[in-house]
Amino acid sequence: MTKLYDPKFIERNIQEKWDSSKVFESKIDEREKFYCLSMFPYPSGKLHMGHVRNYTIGDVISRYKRMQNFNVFQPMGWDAFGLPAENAAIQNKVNPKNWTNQNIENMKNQLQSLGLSYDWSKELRTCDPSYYKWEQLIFKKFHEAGLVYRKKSLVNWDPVDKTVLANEQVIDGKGWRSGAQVELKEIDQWFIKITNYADELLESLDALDWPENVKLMQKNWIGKSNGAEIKYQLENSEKILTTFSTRPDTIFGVSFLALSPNHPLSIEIAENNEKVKNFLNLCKESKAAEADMAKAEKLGIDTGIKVIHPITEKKLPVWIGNFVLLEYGTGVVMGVPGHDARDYEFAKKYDLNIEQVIESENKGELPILEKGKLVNSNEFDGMDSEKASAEIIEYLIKVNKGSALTQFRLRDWGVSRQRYWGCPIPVIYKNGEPEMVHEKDLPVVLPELTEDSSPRPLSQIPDFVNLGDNIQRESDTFDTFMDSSWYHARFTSSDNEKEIFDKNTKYWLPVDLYIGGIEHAILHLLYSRFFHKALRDIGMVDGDEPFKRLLTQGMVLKDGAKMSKSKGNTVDPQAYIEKYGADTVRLYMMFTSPPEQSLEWSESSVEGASRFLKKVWALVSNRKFELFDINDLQLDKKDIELRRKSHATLKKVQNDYEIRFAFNTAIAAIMELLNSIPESFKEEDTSDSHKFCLNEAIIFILKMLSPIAPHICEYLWREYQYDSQNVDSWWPEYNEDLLDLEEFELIVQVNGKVRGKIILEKGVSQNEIEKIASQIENVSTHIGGSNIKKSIYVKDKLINFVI
RNA sequence: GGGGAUGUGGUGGAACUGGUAGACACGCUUGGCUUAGAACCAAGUGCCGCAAGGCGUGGGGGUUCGACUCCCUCCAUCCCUACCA
Repeated sequence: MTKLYDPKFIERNIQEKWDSSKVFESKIDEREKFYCLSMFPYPSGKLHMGHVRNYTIGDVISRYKRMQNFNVFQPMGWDAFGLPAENAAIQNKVNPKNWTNQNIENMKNQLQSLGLSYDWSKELRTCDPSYYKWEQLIFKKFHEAGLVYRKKSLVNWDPVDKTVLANEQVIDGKGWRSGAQVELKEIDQWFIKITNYADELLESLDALDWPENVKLMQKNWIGKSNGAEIKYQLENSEKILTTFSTRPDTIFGVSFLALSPNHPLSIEIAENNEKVKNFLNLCKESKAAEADMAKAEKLGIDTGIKVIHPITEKKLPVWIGNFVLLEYGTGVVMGVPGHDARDYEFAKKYDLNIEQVIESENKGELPILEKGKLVNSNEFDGMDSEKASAEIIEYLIKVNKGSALTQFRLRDWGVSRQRYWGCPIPVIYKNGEPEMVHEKDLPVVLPELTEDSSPRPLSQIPDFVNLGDNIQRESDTFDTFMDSSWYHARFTSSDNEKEIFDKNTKYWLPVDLYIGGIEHAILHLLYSRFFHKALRDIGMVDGDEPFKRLLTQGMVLKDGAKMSKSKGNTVDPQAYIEKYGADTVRLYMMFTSPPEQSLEWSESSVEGASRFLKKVWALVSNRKFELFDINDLQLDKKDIELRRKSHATLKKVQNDYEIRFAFNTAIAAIMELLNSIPESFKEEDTSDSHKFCLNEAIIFILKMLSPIAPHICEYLWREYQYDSQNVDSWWPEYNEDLLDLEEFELIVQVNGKVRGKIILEKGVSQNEIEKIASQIENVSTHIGGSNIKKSIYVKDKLINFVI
């Protein structure tokens, strides 16, 4: 009588053994290292399905690599600063620190119940002074390296709550709590010169083993474009407006200039012009997010001012447009309605001149966006766009009205946040002049809150800010992307209180495989890459890139939508772990979709995963390994077939784990192997050769499945008693010689459609194949009396008769 | 608005290099076991059709002996868009 599969008991039992033996703690040794990192979570309270998926993928690969004798480092920690803690603190009248720590405790328990093979001895949390002390030091070093500066920049301002709002806190232009109309407000903030690294961030993408779509997104985000800086002189004034354009070939089609509402000239004009002033006020009512700006109706106002075209010397009107960004280019665009969709729309709306200066073979109607031949452009007529651009730039240089310029879309990184729950920026102001806090005075520790007081921005905590006569502490905190831009490096030395990085950092970096959600494809990954390069240049880390290989997992969806609290479609992983066990949840997650794709949650499929583990249990439990010498055995056809299947499956699974990360097909292959074991092999009094082949299949199945369902495999491995090692201590080898088949199924097509199939020995000549295939009944009726024009033969696979 | 993906049975997905579309599962149907149910076992299951056969990978077009796969075009959904993480 077999015992029932009891995941709760097994998982507790096995996890206790892992804990007491500290098997997952890593130290430098002689083996090849493998640093496997999953994006650390924000401690929001409970693990969600996205986490479970992410961390299972990382764990499967870590366990597989460990079986391949790699020295694996897989740490876990907490991205613990951020907005949700402040919101929860205000809502529930709790301290953000206590709230966060409580969440971490809960989530850590959940992670442990999943049986993830983390080295918990290196756990870190970004809200600990022992972590952010070093972040403050990095900022200071970046400052010394000339990468830090101060600049005015726009924020969403809630005039009622008197706070700065994040984009997600602005709903339909109103503050989410106060409901007040949000305003754009300019304030002084700290910036880091990521643009100094724009070219390198772009160039070194090529060599990365990252998904092509992520590299492409980063490339487009950095947005290097070659163009020209073109100067327009104001009429009756010495003043000059400089524009940037990627299409200097269209310069004869310019019919207006458009200024950003935040451009100094716009503000100057507004001082004496009521209409312009009202327009600028209207622009302030929008939201800072780019997506909202782009969706908003394109509005403009004529300033009445004119500029002189640098070549034709025609007078052009200067407008202010709500769609012009001050941060990109020069904050002035030259409007070419004939050859730019947005300018066209704008010109139509305000009845501005539209001129054609480019001719295209494919399209007659304006706007023509593609490049072509110039028309209506004086001496440049007839040139193609490329040549004309070069010559026009040359002309502009000659007359001192412009030059060639390479521009990046990438902007410098504003790191100031006007909040409480973040890393304090280590700066002191003496008579308004900023000074970096001295290294020996770090960390600047976040002031404690009393239990019941709501968090306030640091600026409203006088004890923290006021240090004496005309001496004040900086009251902004860092963007939380700062915290997550270097944690991958600190993990290697997180137990070192004396140094930021040490010899372990040298050994473990770079991260060999980084796993996380596709939603981080641009910001987090770009900031981390920048940090790594900047840290390299100040001598703190080695290498050019932090993450050698990247795996971006898709979202976990329910009813086609991202699981989220606001949609009320979340599924709590804990309930499933308790009901079915961690192995089932892990198996389900890996089986349901390939990692890069989104995963649609389905309750009934979980049941299926559980069923499979029960089958594995039924096959192995209460069975003991028996030793045979293969030379004493006579293998029959079924034996050979099962051996072939076992070895072929091992080869496929290895490829799926290693190269493709296709865990779903690996599992399907293991299922197939299990299903293919004949019933007669499982009987107690079966032949020795059957027992031998069954034994091999069982060993392979437990080994192959153990990265995904480690508890049940470890437990069964111990019971089976093949050897006294743990199931994850070695990986079996397949025998290539066993894989070949003597026969194959020939597919016979007529005009590309399958009309017959026949089993043949391998290596038959094409002539013979043609003869045999054309005689198959259904094939010969389809050929009928027609001549075979030609036949295409794919060796040992397919023949196609074309008639 | 811009950038990046995705689209295959009732459902999740497979088809890795242009060569059998639907592996492996879920669900469903029928039968067995059972007092009954659950669980389990066996058979079947893309659609239309009694069958022969025809149709079929979001829609339309193209390249090819052959297209889920390559090209063009249109549609739908999702992610990112610099202060959510």
